[in-house]
Amino acid sequence: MNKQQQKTTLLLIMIRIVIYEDNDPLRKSIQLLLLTHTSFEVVGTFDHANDIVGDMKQLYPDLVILDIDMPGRKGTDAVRLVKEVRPETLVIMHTVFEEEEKLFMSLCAGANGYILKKTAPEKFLQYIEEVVEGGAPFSPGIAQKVLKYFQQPITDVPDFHLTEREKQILQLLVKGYTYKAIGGELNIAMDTSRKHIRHIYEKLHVNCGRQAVALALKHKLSDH
Amino acid sequence: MNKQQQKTTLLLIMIRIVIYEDNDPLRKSIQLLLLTHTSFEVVGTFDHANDIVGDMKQLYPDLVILDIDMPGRKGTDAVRLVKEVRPETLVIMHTVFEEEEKLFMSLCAGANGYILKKTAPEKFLQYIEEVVEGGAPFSPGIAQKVLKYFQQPITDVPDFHLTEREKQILQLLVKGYTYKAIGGELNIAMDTSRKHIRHIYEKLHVNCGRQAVALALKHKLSDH
DNA sequence: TTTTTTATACCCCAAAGATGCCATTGTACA
DNA sequence: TGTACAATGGCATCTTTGGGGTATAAAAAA
Repeated sequence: MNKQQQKTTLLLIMIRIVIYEDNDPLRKSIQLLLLTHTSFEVVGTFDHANDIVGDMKQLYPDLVILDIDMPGRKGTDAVRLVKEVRPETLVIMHTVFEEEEKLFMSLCAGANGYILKKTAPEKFLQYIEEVVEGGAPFSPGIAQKVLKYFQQPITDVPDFHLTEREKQILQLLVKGYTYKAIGGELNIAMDTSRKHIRHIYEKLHVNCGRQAVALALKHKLSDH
Repeated sequence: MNKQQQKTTLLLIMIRIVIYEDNDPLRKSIQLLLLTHTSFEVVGTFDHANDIVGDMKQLYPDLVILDIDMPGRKGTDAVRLVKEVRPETLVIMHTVFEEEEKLFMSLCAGANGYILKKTAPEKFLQYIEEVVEGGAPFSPGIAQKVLKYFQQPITDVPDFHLTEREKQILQLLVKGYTYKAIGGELNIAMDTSRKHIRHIYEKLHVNCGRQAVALALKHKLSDH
């Protein structure tokens, strides 16, 4: 048994864990690994998630370790179902692949952590502890992708050189104002609205209001 | 000296660290804590980040620990500057507060981790190791906020009962297609496009194309 | 100083859009 | 078997829009 760390931060009550993993040896390995921890109790293991709702209702675990690539029900759907049955249930995704799409689908579905299968056993236990303590453990490569998600917007901030007035009018266009209504709102003639809009279209390289609205929202040109 | 863990995963070369922290005793404590780790080398400590660009150029650290609430330059701006000088530099934000705004500003500016000051020393060292290994350590409360960010969108998904055909046409509207062009694209009469669009407007409760486009993008009705 | 940009305003006109009302076909559901 | 709805098409009408000009006053830049 590992003697690496004896956390005092963990709850004294047992953490009920259910494992979903279609690879038999791996599933048993995980189970054995978790048994080495005095606060963890594996209350169920499955090689598919086809009746995950029933499983949850019967076993009411505190934490679920979910292989994302299983035959039958998709892992990302499974998370959602677990969270619907009991939102407090912690769910850790477990996978070999670093696919961004599944990562973000899982996060949106309510996953609490995302761990790669290549993770070392002691690190794996550490991650489980972390999620129990309210954290959100991610394997390094995965964490990178999450960070990148936030840092992307920096790269593309095209400047269309719109004047303040033009931005203002673009905002009204987004709201569905007609040329006439824009004139009324800003106390200018309709022809002036038209003139401004013409300039906006030229600067955005579009030729109709719908494209302008789409571009405005895409690049957040109108702060709504 | 702590003997808790001797990771083999850490690089053998020294990690050059710079600390920004305006609280003198705390800054010294952090420095002492880092000294207990054989791979960490504190190459500079500052009580303000006013010349952080100069500091970076002179000390070229691998990792920066940045107090987010310092007098003078704001922590979120400081991250951006560090990343501009040398993007590979790892930056860990260090703060007492769990404010969401600063968290997301830091993430967008390029932070690699976000640690609360109430973190226990051994955990703190563990987090530093994690970021060096390519991870993204977050204190539990912070990690929650990041997860919540992804899980928010689930709450508001209004259903406008658009048919497949209508969604398809709405997508073309977003792209700026005219009624005629839509007809051409889908091999239907222009009057039929018109008819569908009329239904779309009714269902979305709008009365012009720009509003429809705005609503479509806002609720991601058209998967682009 | 002169030039450029910005905001304002007006004219014209053809094309596109919005909305009224109409009808036919096929499919799904009760 | 009838009702509801989706998808198709047509016609008429009036409004809105987009693009082409021209022009003026103020402000900003050269």
